[in-house]
Amino acid sequence: METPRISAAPSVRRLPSYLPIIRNMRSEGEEYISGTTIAQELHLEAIQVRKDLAITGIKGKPKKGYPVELLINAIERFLGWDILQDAVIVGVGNLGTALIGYQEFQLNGLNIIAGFDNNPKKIGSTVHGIPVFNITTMDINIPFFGVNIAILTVPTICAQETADTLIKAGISGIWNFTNTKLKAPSHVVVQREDLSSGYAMLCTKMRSR
Amino acid sequence: METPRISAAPSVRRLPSYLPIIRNMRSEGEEYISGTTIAQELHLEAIQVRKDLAITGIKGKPKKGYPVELLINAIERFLGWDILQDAVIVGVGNLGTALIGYQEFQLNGLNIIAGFDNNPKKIGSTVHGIPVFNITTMDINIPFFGVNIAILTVPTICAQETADTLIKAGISGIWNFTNTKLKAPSHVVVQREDLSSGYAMLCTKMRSR
DNA sequence: TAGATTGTTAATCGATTAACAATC
DNA sequence: TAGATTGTTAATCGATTAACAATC
Repeated sequence: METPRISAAPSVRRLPSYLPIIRNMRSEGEEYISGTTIAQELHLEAIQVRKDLAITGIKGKPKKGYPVELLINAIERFLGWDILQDAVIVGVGNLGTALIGYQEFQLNGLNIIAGFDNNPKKIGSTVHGIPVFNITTMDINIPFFGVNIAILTVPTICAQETADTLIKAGISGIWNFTNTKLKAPSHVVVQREDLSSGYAMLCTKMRSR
Repeated sequence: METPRISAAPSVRRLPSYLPIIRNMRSEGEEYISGTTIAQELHLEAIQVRKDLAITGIKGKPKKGYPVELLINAIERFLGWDILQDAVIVGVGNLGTALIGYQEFQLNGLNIIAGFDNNPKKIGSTVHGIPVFNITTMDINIPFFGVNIAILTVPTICAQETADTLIKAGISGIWNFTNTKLKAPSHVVVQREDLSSGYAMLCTKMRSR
């Protein structure tokens, strides 16, 4: 197998949607799953599924398909979901609270260990069993926890300021749920989650019917 | 201007991120904004911004840029955000509650008027000022409200079943926050919002540093 | 006027799709 | 064996980027 190039974004984005289907197949005791089967389930082309799976390094068997157990491992390893990653949530408002309570993240190897907020009522409490700390303690607590992923769910106004603090505290990956384009040094990865772009897609698709 | 073809998805997805910048320009009293300015703000190429704006039908002035007021109108009209759209939230759990409380939606012309849930403790209460109804009343209440957008935030297990009920009740657009590929007739638009694909991007980008 | 910026047309790039030999 | 499925190589498609004339 040739070493996969800088991974194609569309493929990386599709891979997570394959996992539940394959896991489901495993729980039914199947040993193999074909690209065709996955494609049908998601209304994709089989060739696209095969190409996507190829970047994980998995090898299928003609006629049978891909070995379920190895395929799950390959996808998880490729995405870095085989090792549980600790993360903190910064901003324990509506969205932050929702994300803390989002069960599925555990399946993606994402483990939220703490929240930070500036609301005195929240500081010292727990949300879905996760402790909430004063946001002013991030500079000390983040290095202490040894965490390097932060989920940013603060109000837009303080997004950049908070990100700066996170980066100084040693965070190297920010999952940004604010609608702010964050400025960050090149060693820090910022992934922006933009709800309005999804809604824009819905609206334009609805109009073209 | 030639009629824009079936709108290019990447452009549609980027357009919403231009709006806050342009609105900001307006609030500063500027009359024109150049594609260059927007591009710098978002770390994009100016030519890409110009191409994206072109699909809205806006015309710019060489040397000056685009007229701020008309540009905002053009983008909003193109996305269908100039007219307030009513929507309901189905599943008032953590995520549903968070989305009801998400202020920004008003700026996108999205107006959440009601929630539905099966939890007796929630039925009859209000969440962020929005009334929550029994999920079994959707078949009656949705036609009554005359709403045709539903935001689906129920647990994965009942996603398809709930979607079927929504469609029967006359919903024509579903913003699907469950990680289920919904089966729907062709006149219904389903837009899936997949958090795990964003997290996959973050993880693979972090590893490649 | 000079020069920044637009909008158009062409070139490049990357992703998707097609074709098909290999194989279990 | 026959045929379903993989993986590779090539073709197509669409999006991004480049080049540049038009223009205010």
